[in-house]
Amino acid sequence: MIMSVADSKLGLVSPNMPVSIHNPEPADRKETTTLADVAARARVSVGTVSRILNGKYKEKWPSMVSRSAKIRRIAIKLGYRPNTAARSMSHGRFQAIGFVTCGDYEIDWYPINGLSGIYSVVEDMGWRLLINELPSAKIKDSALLPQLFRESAVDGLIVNLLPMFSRTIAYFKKLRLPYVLFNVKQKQQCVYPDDFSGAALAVSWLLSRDVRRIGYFCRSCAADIHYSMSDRLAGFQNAMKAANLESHRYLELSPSDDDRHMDVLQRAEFFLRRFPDVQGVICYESEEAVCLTATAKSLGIRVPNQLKVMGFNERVIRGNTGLPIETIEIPFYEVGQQCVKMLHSMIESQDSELPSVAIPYRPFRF
Amino acid sequence: MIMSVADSKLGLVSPNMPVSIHNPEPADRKETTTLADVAARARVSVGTVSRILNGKYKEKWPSMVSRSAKIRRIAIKLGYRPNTAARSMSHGRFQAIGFVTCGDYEIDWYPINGLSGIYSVVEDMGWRLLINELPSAKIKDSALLPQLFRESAVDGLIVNLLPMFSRTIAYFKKLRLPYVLFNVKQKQQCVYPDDFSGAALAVSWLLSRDVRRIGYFCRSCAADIHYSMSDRLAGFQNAMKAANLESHRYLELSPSDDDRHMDVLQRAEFFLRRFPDVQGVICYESEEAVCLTATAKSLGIRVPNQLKVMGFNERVIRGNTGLPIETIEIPFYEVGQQCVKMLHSMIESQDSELPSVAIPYRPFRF
DNA sequence: TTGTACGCGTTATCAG
DNA sequence: CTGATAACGCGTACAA
Repeated sequence: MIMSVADSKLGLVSPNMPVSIHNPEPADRKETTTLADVAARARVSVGTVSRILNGKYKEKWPSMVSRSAKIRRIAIKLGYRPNTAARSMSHGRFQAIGFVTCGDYEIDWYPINGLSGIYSVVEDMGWRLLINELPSAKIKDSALLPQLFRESAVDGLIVNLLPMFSRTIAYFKKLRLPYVLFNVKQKQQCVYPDDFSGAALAVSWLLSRDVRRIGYFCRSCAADIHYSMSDRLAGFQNAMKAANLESHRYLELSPSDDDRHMDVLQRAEFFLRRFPDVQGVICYESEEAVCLTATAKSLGIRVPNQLKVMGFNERVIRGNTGLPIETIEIPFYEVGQQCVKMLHSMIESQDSELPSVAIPYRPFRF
Repeated sequence: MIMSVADSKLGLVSPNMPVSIHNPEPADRKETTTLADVAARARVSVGTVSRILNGKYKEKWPSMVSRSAKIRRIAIKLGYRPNTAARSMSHGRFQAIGFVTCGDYEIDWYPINGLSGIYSVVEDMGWRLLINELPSAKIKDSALLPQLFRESAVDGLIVNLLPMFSRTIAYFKKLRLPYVLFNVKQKQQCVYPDDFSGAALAVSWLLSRDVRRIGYFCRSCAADIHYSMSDRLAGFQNAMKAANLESHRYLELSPSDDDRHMDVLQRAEFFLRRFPDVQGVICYESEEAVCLTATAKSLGIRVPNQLKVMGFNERVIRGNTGLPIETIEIPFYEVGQQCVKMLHSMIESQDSELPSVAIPYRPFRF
């Protein structure tokens, strides 16, 4: 069997197949299957294959159906996978969005659940998700700008930056790129967990367990780093007042100089000695919950019998530590999903100013 | 001033500019600046602009230099950003890699530092980084495959999957896509932290502090989930023996049924009561370190004066908790960097089998 | 329904 | 050094 040059270019030559010396294999032999390869194999035009693979036919009569199936089979057999770049060119859109973080060491953070939620909707849309860092130091000099901002590669951005990076965020407006803020609470273009009612939910769970002397425990005191620091406390206080219960069992957010040097364990002991009658504690995060549980144990308080400990966290705490801590799971997954939905509608409608969305916490199993 | 149709298409019409009724603005007016726009503005050809912007000229004589500068200025003024998709088409490569995780809830995990290290090298290469989930349930049915695998969009993959996902990993070979395994210890195509010598490094730090009765504390016992579980213990034992010290101060990895029901705090107390003379403990992770510190405190042992606690972690523990715990920082950043380097060389050389690389821990400040 | 031919934006080649 | 022009792979309008 003699292969023609044309056949060879169409990828019909298997890697191990001997080739005539008169038809030397070019060094840059094609590795990927294209639409043309499938078309040649099926003896139809590229247009036909494209339309079939994209379901643009009505496929009314059976002969069309079977032939479509045959071509699809060929495409699979040849391992055809559409080239995303070519699609982007043709479609006029990248069908991709970028997730932007600051990338600064020891500062950068995002919940994996959140990224997963973002991904789930992006995937459903048939789009792609790029991840990107934009250190605050680099936005001043345009020569230093990261690839994503020097080139155009996405249709929109989901931005994971604390309010302290407002200068960076302001920069996006000049880019003319639609963007949504992740886990930030502001008037517009934000999606964030509704920590205020999340705390209320925790209170009502404790109430359902006949726990009435409830406290709130928070490690740190920098109130303006993230809105959740104040919202969780406020939500706790509000829910307690609504239930006609005392809401004073918490340490001040602005500590005295003495307090400032306490580590979490010392602070936990301080808390438990100051409110010895407390029956349930809502903790800002799992770290506080673990330390409080440990300290309670060292003071002879049994958890969860005498003291119920709850902690906000992006994952179930118990699974890792085996400790009897009730997790108040932050709905980051849904936050991520909503971010993409909002961003997508901004991209479609060219609308650049949308009201923010607070994502409710998932209901507890009471 | 009358704008011609040509001018309009070249983007010289500002959004607010009135347009003649004989030249109706098309609905899908161009928003992005292209090479042609810059070329028209500078009255040169697109080729010239492309070459200047890509630095393909030697720029020997001054007139060339100044004109290049002028064109660069125009490009900036017009907000020109090269279209990545077009570049990919032309270059024949996507200049992008994908980071793959399983995406399974409560199982999926990766260190943000690692992703950051990956990004840093990708950025230096001028490439892009896509993130992608491949749930094990979806690889069976090709119709369910995620976008990244249905289409071709990257030149290689960095895979973050535990050994338990070996079926998924096997699938990549069929894809003909180069891939590297992140944080997995196998013979080939892996990059992982050298936990064995990491533990030794921790031992030598304690020795430098005149701590000689050293123990190792680990929460969990599932030895085959991740290589670090056995390697850290083995590294500890080996280093102790090399220093002629006792290496028996640790709890068995395979616990009895009684032990199995202990949470971390109970296990920590068990450990400290069993080895009451221990002066320093190396913990598998920060969680153990926190719980051990709390338990020590409850038993009247002062940390770090009487007992030095160290813990492996991807970030400095002290920064978050304020606790006196010495972090053994896992070099995930460097692991990520090395992954990209290895992957890139695989892409360049078409070589599909490279020996694995163990990344050393960073030296301690003694 | 089918094939052809063009456009998408960029880079590379090849004459001037 | 410069300007035309041909790829790159895909979608699609248009003509058959």
